[in-house]
Amino acid sequence: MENITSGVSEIIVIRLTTYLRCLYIAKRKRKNIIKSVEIAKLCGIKSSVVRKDFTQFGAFGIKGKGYEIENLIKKVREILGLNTMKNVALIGVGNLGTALLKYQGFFDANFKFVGAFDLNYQKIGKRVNGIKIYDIKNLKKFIDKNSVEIIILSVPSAAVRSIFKNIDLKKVKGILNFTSAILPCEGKKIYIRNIDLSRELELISFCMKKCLKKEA
Amino acid sequence: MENITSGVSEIIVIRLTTYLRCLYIAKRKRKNIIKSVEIAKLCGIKSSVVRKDFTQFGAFGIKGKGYEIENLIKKVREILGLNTMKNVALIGVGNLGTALLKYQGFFDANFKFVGAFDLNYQKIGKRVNGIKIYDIKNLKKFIDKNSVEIIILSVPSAAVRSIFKNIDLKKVKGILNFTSAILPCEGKKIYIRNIDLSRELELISFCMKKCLKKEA
DNA sequence: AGTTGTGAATCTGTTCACAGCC
DNA sequence: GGCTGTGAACAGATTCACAACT
Repeated sequence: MENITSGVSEIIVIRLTTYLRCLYIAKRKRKNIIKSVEIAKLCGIKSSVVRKDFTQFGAFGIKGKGYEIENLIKKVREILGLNTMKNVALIGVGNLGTALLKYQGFFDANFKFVGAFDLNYQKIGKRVNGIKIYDIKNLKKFIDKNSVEIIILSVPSAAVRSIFKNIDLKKVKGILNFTSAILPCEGKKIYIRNIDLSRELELISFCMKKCLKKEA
Repeated sequence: MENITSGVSEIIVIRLTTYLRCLYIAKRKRKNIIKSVEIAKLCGIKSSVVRKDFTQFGAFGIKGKGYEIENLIKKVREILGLNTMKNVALIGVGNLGTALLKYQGFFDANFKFVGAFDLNYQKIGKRVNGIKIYDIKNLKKFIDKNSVEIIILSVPSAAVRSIFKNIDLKKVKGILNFTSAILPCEGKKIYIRNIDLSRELELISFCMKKCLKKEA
């Protein structure tokens, strides 16, 4: 389990997260075994891709039968690192930020909000879904004290630059960036995942016109 | 301009949307010309990729100088289809839905909300950011009458199945899906873009551990 | 009989290096 | 001189076909 994950490309991990959705669906239907063909159909890809992806991490299947769902879920969650708790801080408690604080999925993925931050004095001190909102001035100290590993950025893009002065980038390992800003983390060992609505809209605008080769 | 876009892979279009962000930034700095190396650095990729991507749609650059920013923005917006208005309906006016209705980016991309839908009677009839909330029962008729091309789904995943009975899939060309559900549009000529928070979290969980080969 | 796991072949995307042009 | 545009080489991902196994 040491370097089993090294050399795995992001594209495979993205698919793993999709497979996990399928497995949850299958489990809810009280199935015990699922075939690579079934997973593939649900995801809209070829079954050989599904099989090859899993073999990157070991041989989880039973030849002639398929994959034991409960076991496969366990394995995939292990691979994705979903069994260890991760401390998260949210920055920017607007509409989107509020929606995120209330989102159940964070709990399922073992993400724990330890605090939210904003610069609006009306909001500071209040709680959303039990999570306290702090003054953004205290962010740096907070990250240090509470071993925050992940930051979620849901502020206006224009605010990003000044916020980054307050982040101790040594402790933070991942950023989920909902702004359109390109984050100044070059060269740092931080994994950034950009979720840019504007870009998604532009993409859908183009792709509506033409049916493209691939699906994400 | 007819079949110039056919045969272009999604990955290139995704990068185009990133380039557009860079071009806006450069424009704000009152620059007139930008080099492929500069765009590449901002996006964290090789300059040859940038150049090759643009040549898929024509030769926009000036040899020995670079790309004229204003012109390139115009071209890229044209390619992405951002100059034509698209009618959008939002389904599910929760926290996320509300955030989306207020989001400025839709305006920039020429997306026009013509209506929002919910099943909560407390919400029906009210307005968010000027957009009226209708009873979800009237969705099908509404799509027909108002030539809705794009649907944005921000409902609980469990609600997806029943909603899909109310969508006239012949008219709809694109769906922006914020649920974890795998949408039942197989075989239809609809472009679906999934923005699944749960999956993003799982991905960040894995990638934090290991620095992967690629960035999205 | 039926499905996984996998090497080999194919396809797609990236990098390199430089000719062509301003 | 300097940057774009591009063919050729390379790397990576997907598909195919089937051997291995239950």
